[in-house]
Amino acid sequence: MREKAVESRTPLPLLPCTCANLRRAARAVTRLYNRELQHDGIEVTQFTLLMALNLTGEIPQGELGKLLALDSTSLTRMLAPLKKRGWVQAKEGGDRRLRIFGLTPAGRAKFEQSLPHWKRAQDRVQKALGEKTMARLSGSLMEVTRLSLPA
Amino acid sequence: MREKAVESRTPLPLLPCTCANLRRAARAVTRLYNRELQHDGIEVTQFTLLMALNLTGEIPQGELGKLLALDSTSLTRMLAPLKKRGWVQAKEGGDRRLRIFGLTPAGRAKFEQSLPHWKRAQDRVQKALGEKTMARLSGSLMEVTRLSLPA
DNA sequence: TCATACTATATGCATATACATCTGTCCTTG
DNA sequence: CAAGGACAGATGTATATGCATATAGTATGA
Repeated sequence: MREKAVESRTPLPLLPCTCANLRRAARAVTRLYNRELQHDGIEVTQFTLLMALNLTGEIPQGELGKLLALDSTSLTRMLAPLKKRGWVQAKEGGDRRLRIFGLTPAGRAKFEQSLPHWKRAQDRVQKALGEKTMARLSGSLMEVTRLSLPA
Repeated sequence: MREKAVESRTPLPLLPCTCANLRRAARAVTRLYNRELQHDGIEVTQFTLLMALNLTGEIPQGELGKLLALDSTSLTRMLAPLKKRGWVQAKEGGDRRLRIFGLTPAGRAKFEQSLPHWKRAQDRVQKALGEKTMARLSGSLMEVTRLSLPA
């Protein structure tokens, strides 16, 4: 018995709601990335935090929240396990209200260790969509994101 | 003191990870839609279920999950409050394993009542992005979604 | 410098979701 | 038709998030 030449899967209809399409895509793509990352014992959500901190360097919790369009109070809990695992640490600046987060050496190491697996997922998307479409998609995502941010 | 002519907000850097960009956009856009829908006492997640059922008519739970790229077992709980509110009902087909869901009249009414508020959010995105960009975005979202689905 | 308002984060509570596993059905084959 | 496996959905458990509210620290003006 050989492979069906034509994929029989239904064409997955577009929903009339942009929000629903976005959420659906986020769920599906999250699974794709997690399938790759699971070998590292980390999921894309936490990997994203490492990646963001690697990009920004030390940054206050609230700023990190703005960067990721994440409620800053949600970050309190999302960062906790990373702290416990020794991947990030918070230090105090002049303003004692601030939590200034940064990667530890162990965190940087973890990030670099997971990077190739993340890359496999990223490359797969890149290859399937093509560079031009990817660039446009990214641009549009940034645009809707900015547009949706609170005034 | 007059408005600043130029928005001072940082340009919200693009992240190097498509998954992170998608998730960030989904979070932000979800809030935009929820701000509109909150007057209806419904959130976009549940509204999406009503919309989907309105589109498909009666449909087994598993099929609905595929349509929304949602784990079918997650739907068990997401549909529960809608059942409790009398907006959807499950009936049994020939196969007693199946839960075949459909909108009740109350569910259809709720959907129609919320539609204008949903539309405000949808229009806002549409207007900001422009029709062409919207269409391309939707297409790309469908493509990444399909691409990410399990083999 | 105190009262007041504001800011950054923490906590309580709620929803959205995933995956592993259990249970009840159904189907396939000896 | 019984045994074994495939399927659909239910449940246990865990993470991701949001919003409302509580707290601690800062800034401001009388």
